[in-house]
Amino acid sequence: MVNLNIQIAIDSKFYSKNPESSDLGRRIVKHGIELIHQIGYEAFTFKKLGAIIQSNESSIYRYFESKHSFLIYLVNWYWSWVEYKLVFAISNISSQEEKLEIAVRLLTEKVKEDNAISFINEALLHQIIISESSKAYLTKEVDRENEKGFYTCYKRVVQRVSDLILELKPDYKYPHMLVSTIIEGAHHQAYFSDHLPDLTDIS
Amino acid sequence: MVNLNIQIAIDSKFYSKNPESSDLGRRIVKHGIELIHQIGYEAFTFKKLGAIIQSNESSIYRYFESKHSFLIYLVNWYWSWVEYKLVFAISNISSQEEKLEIAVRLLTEKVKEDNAISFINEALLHQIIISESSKAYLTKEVDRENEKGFYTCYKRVVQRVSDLILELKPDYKYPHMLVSTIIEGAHHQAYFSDHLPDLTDIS
DNA sequence: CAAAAATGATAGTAATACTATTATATTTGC
DNA sequence: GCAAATATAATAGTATTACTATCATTTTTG
Repeated sequence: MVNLNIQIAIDSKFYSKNPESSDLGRRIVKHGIELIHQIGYEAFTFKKLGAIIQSNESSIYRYFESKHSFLIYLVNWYWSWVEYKLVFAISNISSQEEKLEIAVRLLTEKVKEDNAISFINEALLHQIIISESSKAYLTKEVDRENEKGFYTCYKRVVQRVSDLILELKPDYKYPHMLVSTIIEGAHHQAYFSDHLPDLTDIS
Repeated sequence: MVNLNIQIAIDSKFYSKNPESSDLGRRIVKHGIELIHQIGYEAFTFKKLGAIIQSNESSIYRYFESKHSFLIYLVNWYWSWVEYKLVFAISNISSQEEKLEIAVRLLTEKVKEDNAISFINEALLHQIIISESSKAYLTKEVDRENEKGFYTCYKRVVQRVSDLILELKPDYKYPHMLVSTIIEGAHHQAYFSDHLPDLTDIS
């Protein structure tokens, strides 16, 4: 993909102070991604991140109200980015079949390094989505957070691809199920391939 | 399913002291399941469980070395139980197609109350498997724990159903992938149906 | 019934996930 | 160029977590 210097617009409900608005904010996101990727979500703390970026725990809390909201921010950033790529990739394609094929490929293929947004390493973020993103919704607060729109970006991508399916087959009854299964399935198989190979057949 | 008073044999690596061997042990498992179901894995602690069963945190630690190992125990108990049901359900069935159909149904249908093992509520445990079991392997310790055999019971079920597929279609290249996708997919869709209905089409 | 085993009570530890307060930089508007 | 506003840093503090260690008490059993 070409370096277009685009900006992914993130809804203000996903942060206390917009991390894209300052150098510190961008460093939090950039090194936050790297640190979660490195030590995992459970071991990740704002204190450790503060030490790495030579800033302070309390300063990070001014951008994100909790470790959980930081994850939510990353997940929504990721799905906004995927949505952008999706819309871009299928625009000007006339065949509906081809649009769907492009969409499915985009949702399932490995994310390669991409420098469109300098402070976010999309390849690392994709790895985080695979191994950590389900922790964003597998909590006792799902329903409340869903009401607050914490998962809208993911849902929007699923909706878009469902619409592509319905264009081809208007009476198909399970488009959302198919799309979410393709996405989650691709993530699982990628994870299994790396860590639990007996649960898959790819390597 | 009939009350056969069977015992699911759990490998000793999944506990420090066998919880099935004492009244306290069985209470830990029984109320542990109920408590995780109620407040979720993150909020669950041995201290809270101790208060409920009128026992002590330190006593629970004599059965399970950590909260994580307790989850691992439950997950393995669940898959051993599923394996037992599976073997039982397809024995004496001559048609390979029917065997596979029974297996797939067993892996995807809702678990109803079952009193085969008095101190474990399988319906609650199934709910826990759906919403908490991925936390057992989505950690930075997966590889080490996989080597120690922490996920063998799940893998064994996947293997058994893969074998059924291969009996029907010996050259099929993705049996494990298919089976793990069916299982994880069924779990996801059940969870989405309850909490994130926009990601599915069932209710 | 004594010894062994199981359980309970208590205390302690380092870390976590924050909040609150105050001090010090840095930016900005005039 | 400077004061006011804003952003960041430093420090301290809190309740809770996920344990470990020790010792006392109860229960089991040979």
